[in-house]
Amino acid sequence: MFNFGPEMTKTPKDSSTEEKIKEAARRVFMAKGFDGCSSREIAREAGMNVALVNYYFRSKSQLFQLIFRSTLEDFLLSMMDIFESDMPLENKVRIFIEREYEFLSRHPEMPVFIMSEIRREDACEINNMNMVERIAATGVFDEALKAQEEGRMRKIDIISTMIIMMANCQFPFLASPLIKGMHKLTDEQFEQQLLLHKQYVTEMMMGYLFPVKQ
Amino acid sequence: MFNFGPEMTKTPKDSSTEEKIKEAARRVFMAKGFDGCSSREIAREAGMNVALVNYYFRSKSQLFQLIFRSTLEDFLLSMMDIFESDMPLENKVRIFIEREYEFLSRHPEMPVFIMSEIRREDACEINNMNMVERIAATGVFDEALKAQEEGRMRKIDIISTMIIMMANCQFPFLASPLIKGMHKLTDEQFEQQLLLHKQYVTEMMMGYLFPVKQ
DNA sequence: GTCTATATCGTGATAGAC
DNA sequence: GTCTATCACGATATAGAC
Repeated sequence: MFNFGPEMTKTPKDSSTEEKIKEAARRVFMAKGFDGCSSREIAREAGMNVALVNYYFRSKSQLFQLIFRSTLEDFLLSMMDIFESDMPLENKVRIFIEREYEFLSRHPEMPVFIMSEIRREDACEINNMNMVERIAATGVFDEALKAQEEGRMRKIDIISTMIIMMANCQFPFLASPLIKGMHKLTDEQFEQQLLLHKQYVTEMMMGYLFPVKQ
Repeated sequence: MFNFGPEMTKTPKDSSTEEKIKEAARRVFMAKGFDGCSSREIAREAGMNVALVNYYFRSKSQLFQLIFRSTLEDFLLSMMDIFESDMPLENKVRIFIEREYEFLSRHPEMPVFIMSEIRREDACEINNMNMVERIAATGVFDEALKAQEEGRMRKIDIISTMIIMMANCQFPFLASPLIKGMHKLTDEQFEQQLLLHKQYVTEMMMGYLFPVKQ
């Protein structure tokens, strides 16, 4: 047989029981929330049984913490990767919006999962993730400060700027059932509306953050 | 004794057992969601016992439907009342933002309650509430169309306009634990940030929706 | 590692006394 | 209307066979 290195003694990630349970848990937790599902349901979704869930993760709560933490990490990374490139700040913001819509279209349930489950005490690990510090490390905040000093960018504190950008990208996904219900939109109509909305908020935020001189 | 009219044969709303349970249910459902609490917990919060909850409301699910529906109604009314006055559209939008922040400061958990619980099948009654029709009946959409024809307002479809306004007002409340966690804000710091943010989004939305001529 | 069987508990809902 | 007692069920978690 082949001799794998020590890091390969575990079975490959995709096919292992542990990984199957983790992926099932991700789907089920994301769709129904911690309180809305049972360990048995996760086991069934993974094609396993309850005992295995607790064998690998000790408890439903610990499994949840694992999933929640990694989801928060994905969420953060989706926002960060664009900042590390070396294009002008204006382009970064524009492409941030583009990427964020693209990412959320692939994970439309993620924002509401995070916003509601973050209220659990299981999930108060945000404080240890150094999210802002890691974004700061990309240098994008410094760029913003510089752009503000140079008069290219409006003088707004970084927290407000982040809230504005997150709000206009994430809200349509957070509120999609409400929006569909209020306006009686089909799924296709809603997707069309999303595209339109992305254009408007891009125009609005770019115009506000980077006002043209008169 | 006094002779109350037939509509007064029921005990006064505030003190009746039925009303106490309803108010307790509102608090508990809002804080923990349908799946996150039990009938017994609601009964305890009301100073009653489980049997009474089911005596008055037949089931946890029916009680929830009642609460959810009335919450959605409050939520809608909070957005509507300002539109019925007869001030210029620009002022209506400006004051809408002001009122919305004020309302949500008093009910900060309402947006996340609605956005997450609306996904339940218990709660798919939005379609029967005619929310948009009722807002349309205030005439505010017609005003917007007129303002757009007169060139005072940017030409944006009404759905996108509503999403933009809701997003920038509601998101800070939806995401408050995330924002506090990311930036390590105390409650007081967060409230200060809210005030600041309200000013920015007012400026941003007013500038975008009602651009000044050159 | 994986299974079945089980212990223990809390849930929603109701029956029946008062 | 209000209570206690109870039923039937499903939950989490674990013990122990293989």
